[in-house]
Amino acid sequence: MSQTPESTGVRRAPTMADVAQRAGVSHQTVSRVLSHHPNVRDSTRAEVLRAIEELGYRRNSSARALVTRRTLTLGVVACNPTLFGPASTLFGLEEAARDEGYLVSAVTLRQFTPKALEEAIDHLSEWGVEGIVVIVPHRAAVAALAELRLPFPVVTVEGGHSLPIPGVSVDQELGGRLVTEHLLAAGHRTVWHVAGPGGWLEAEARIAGWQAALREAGAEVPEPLVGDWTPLSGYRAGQELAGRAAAGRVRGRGPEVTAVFVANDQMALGVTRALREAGLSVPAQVAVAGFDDIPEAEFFAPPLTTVRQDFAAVGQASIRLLVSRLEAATVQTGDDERVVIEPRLIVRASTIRP
Amino acid sequence: MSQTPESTGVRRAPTMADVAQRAGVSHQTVSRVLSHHPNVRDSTRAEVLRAIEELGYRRNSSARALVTRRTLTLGVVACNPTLFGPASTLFGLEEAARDEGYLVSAVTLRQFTPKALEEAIDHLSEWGVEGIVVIVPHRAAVAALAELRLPFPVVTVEGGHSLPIPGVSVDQELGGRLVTEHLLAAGHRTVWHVAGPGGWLEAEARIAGWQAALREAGAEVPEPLVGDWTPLSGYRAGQELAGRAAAGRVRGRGPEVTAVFVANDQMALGVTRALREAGLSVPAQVAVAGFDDIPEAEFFAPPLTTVRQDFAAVGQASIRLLVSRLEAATVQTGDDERVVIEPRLIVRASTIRP
DNA sequence: AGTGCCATCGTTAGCGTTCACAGCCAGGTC
DNA sequence: GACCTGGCTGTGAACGCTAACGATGGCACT
Repeated sequence: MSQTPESTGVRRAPTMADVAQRAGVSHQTVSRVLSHHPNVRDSTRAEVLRAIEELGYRRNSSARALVTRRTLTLGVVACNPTLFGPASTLFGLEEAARDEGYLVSAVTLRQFTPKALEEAIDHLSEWGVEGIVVIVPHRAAVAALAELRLPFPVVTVEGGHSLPIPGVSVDQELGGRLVTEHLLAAGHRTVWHVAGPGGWLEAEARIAGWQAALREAGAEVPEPLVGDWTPLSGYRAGQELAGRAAAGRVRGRGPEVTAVFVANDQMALGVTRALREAGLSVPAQVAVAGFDDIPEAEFFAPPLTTVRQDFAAVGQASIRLLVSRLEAATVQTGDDERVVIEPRLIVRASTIRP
Repeated sequence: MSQTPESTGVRRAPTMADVAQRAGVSHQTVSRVLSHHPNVRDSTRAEVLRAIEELGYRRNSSARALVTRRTLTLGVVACNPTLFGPASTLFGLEEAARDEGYLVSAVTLRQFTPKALEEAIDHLSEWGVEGIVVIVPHRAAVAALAELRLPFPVVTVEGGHSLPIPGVSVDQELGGRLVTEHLLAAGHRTVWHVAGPGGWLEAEARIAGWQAALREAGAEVPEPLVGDWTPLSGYRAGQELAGRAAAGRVRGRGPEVTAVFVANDQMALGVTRALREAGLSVPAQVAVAGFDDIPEAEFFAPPLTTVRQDFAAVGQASIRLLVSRLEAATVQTGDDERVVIEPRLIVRASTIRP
């Protein structure tokens, strides 16, 4: 054997021509075998496959991408990827993309600013992604996105439906409504709300659902408190609520606090803790409900009533949307632009009076 | 102007030649401008940049990769990316990679099997990654990895140090030791342990640290219970422990249960809940400690003593390791193969007797 | 004035693949 | 036997970029 790749110093990856030579065919035939073209005799196909095996040949993706003009790569821009929701979405999304034959590259934003978003997208398009999914549910993000006019399709997750950008989202408003109605049905006069930070579309939609449910029931609508999704901010809001609960209606600071709908489970944890510390028992004196149904929620003390979102489905749907846009090419269906997924209320002990 | 791209139907992305023509230079000069080559006159550089701007030109990454033989892409294989730890690592890793000028593509494993791991790696190498980080802290995963003999460098995260694969990890054994010593110092005769699932290196290292601390203190070493990282499995283990606590030493089922070291925070939540339900108060009757310091831990009831791992640092270190291996090329330093990061004990109410 | 150097720029040749096209040979039809 | 058809295979030309080298002209130094 004259093959002593070690001796040559630089061992170069085998190319299609190498395989062709070894199999005694042309490089084009090798290409045909690789792309499962039918018109190849079985015997030569076998020969080629053997050569591929022996050389450990792998198709060069760059060369392929160059000529086909397809990188088969999708980009994702995500914002708080350590949170359960975004992480789960990313997970489902990646799996779906892989099934469709795409690779996904993610860029994470430490904190959302229009500039950071643009840089992230820039970074991705520098590598030739064919499309991107943006999981930055911020009002300004979607607005910035609409401005950008990118040369590839974009799909948002929880990006709201006010702008003409295709996207998928959970019906957050319905979620807020479900929780609120559940609490009202349990006999509470009204329901307080600890909201997510301003500008976050999910936060706003949950507020809207909560308000709508209260109005429809003719209940008083208290001023919502505002957190930033973290347990700590929930804790602070909980302290505030505990103060009001103690004061009652006396000082005219809104209705009595007997039920709280918190915009996510982490903050609900903080709220519960603060209420407890203030001597208020949950759920006996104050009912607390969250949103997301993180794995821990079931084991909180007490187990947390919450709204479950099918994050995996969201991820899958976003990929379907993006891929359909990619494959369609010229054909602009333009109809399946919005996917809305229904959330589900999960009732647990935190809202059930003993 | 004869430029009517709309009229041609297919608007093709502008190429370097287009820019060159518009700027009145050769494509090579455009290339030089793009790669910040010094020997370009300022005036022509400006001209080229203007043409680039006007045409909205972007370098074709595939063509570039083809000729430079560098895709500037790194792959990651992760296992439970919805968990706080892996998600945080991924996050830090991506950021570090971006700073180094790389794009990272992640593939997630729903569940670890050697086959799934191999497929994931296959998928990545199909796209021409230059190296990969494997965040699958399973004994069999690292073993399978060592077998594979891949044509690009691999770095493990929490992959243990028994095999000759470079990797970075937190000193889990030290973590287990710190918790155990803390509990012993608080006056507990011994410490029980709820471990992670078998085969997981982190679980094993934490067991080792726990055992070592007990032995050194001359304390009895109970049989560890085994969970699977989920709150539910912790709950089950907690029920088991509660049963033993009630039985005391009577039935000879091991030492008294007054302190439990749980291998992660989620399971610790389940354990605490089960103990509470059984009428045992935490920490008055049983002290509970966890591992990871997830954001919720501080707000558990009671706030959880735990071990904080700097996941972001882990991610960064893994990228440094990988990139150094990539840039080094022929130079085999071979020394900086292992990075160990020290964890930190965070003491909270769950282990402090009132 | 001749020489050399250096900054600046253009020309050419690949990188490894797919696509379009053209050949070839067997088998069927008239 | 001439012709066509269709399965199978090879040849050449892109794809858009960078690397290597060559050409040019201005400047300083001999």
